[in-house]
Amino acid sequence: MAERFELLADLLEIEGAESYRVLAYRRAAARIRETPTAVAEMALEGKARALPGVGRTIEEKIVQIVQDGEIKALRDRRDRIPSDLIAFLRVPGLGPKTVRRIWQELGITTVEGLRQAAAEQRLRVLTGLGPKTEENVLKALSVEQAPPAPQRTLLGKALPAVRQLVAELQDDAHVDRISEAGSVRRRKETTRDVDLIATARDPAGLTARFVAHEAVAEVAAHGPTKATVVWQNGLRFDLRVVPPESYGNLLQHFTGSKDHNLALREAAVREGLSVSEYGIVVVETNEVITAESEEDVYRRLGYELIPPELRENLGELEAARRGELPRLVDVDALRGDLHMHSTWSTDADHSLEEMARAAQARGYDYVAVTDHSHYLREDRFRAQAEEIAALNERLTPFRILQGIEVNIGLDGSVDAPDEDLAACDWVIASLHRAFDSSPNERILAAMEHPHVHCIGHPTARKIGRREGADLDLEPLIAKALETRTFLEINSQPDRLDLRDVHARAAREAGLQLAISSDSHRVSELANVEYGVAQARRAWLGAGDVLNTRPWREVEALLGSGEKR
DNA sequence: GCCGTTTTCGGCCCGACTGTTTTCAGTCG
Repeated sequence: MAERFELLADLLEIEGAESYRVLAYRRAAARIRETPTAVAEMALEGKARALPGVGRTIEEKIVQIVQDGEIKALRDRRDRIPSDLIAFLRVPGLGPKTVRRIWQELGITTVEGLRQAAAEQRLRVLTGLGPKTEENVLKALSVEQAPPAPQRTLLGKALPAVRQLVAELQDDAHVDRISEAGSVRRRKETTRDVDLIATARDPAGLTARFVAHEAVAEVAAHGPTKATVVWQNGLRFDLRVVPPESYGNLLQHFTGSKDHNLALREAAVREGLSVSEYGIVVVETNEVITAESEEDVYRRLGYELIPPELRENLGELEAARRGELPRLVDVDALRGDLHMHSTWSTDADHSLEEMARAAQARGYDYVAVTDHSHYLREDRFRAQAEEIAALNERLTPFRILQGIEVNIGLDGSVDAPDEDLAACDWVIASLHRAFDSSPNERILAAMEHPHVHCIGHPTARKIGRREGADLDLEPLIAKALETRTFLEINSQPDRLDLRDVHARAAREAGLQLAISSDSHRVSELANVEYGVAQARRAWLGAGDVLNTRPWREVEALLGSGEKR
């Protein structure tokens, strides 16, 4: 649905529609994408317009999608406008106005036609287009045909990279203060480019130093206060520099998100204030208020400080206005890890003892070792139990819980004997195959199992590689509450499953979640940082996270009787 | 197209960089 509205926005833009109408469709698309409940059902009941950015017209168009399979306005325009024009928009530097002129004035309607026109220097006959534009078109279209479109970068790769670059530039003589910003600072699961901001006495000197970094493969833009580079490893970095007194304004501006800032500024305009990265201007008096910290920016605009992870215009501004933001969970609050593997699973690198000692060194009180069921057949299950018992005697008061990760079969059954499951402290059931075959029903059945405590990586997605199961979260959350089963936020950088909006829906329903590393080696225990980030984006406080509790309390939550 | 502690009409965030042009429109974030 969101994709259709985005396509409609693109086509309207090429047609030359008024920009705010286009913006309205884009906002609606974003809202639909971030709404965890079924928007189609809401629209049929006439309730979709309760969503911010969805009004009467867009609600009607949602109903058209449900009832007719397509939006009439979209079908009409698809007939009129050549489909390749959408691809033109993806060429850097070509926007809707230029694409429209290339189409209407030069009669070009295909990607190949565009490439040829650029090669034959026919684009420059249009005023405003010149040799450089033709060069950009040729470059974009030849690149596009070789490797696939540039992938978004996982947080697990972008965050360490930006931290290292910040540390490097921190020591540079030009730099006053420097920080990560943008979607990495908001800890989004993937990023398109990595943003940095800095203050400096000599901004031009700093951007020059930035584009001259040894790892830079390409300089995409370079001005005195702003530069964009592409590194040899494919990462795109953006640096923006302002004077020291505006550090708070700049950090706030460049952390985003765009939607958050848009809403923040619209609200400010209504109060006679104009907000930019340089400061807050009182329109009436032209007084400029600069802020050295983000907290000052938010306070001056009437909000409490909003943690970066919440800045998506999904209710945080209203909550901050009322002083009702949640106190978000942080990594230090975790008392244990409820999903990890040892060399009892052949896809893992470290022994039970190595994993346990590493967890203890992180300050945990307990871990559940949850090796895969197919590696613990027959007497291997008992042998592992003996090893755990022996280790527990030596490591006390640290505790290794005996766990297992079982597969959810096609019929919703799990693949380990009941007597083994009954002997476990903690049982995770996960989908590992056939994600398209009734995933909802299979998970619901697994939750009904008397010995299953948690559903691991519920959708089984792999970011950038596999969509994962198309789950209907509402009944799953309801069943989880009913059966005292928990859901996991899996911290592997390419899983982060449940994702933010789903985890938020679970929290709002009153369900606690486990933040687990799913480590297969010692180094991966630290991945819980990414799971915690996802939890923070989902508005979770420490109380919403199962493994912030001592094991004794977790155990009590598993219910009396059959789930024990 | 959406929305309302100035409005049911008339607004709608703000600034940097590029490529082109002689002062700016378009694009981008």
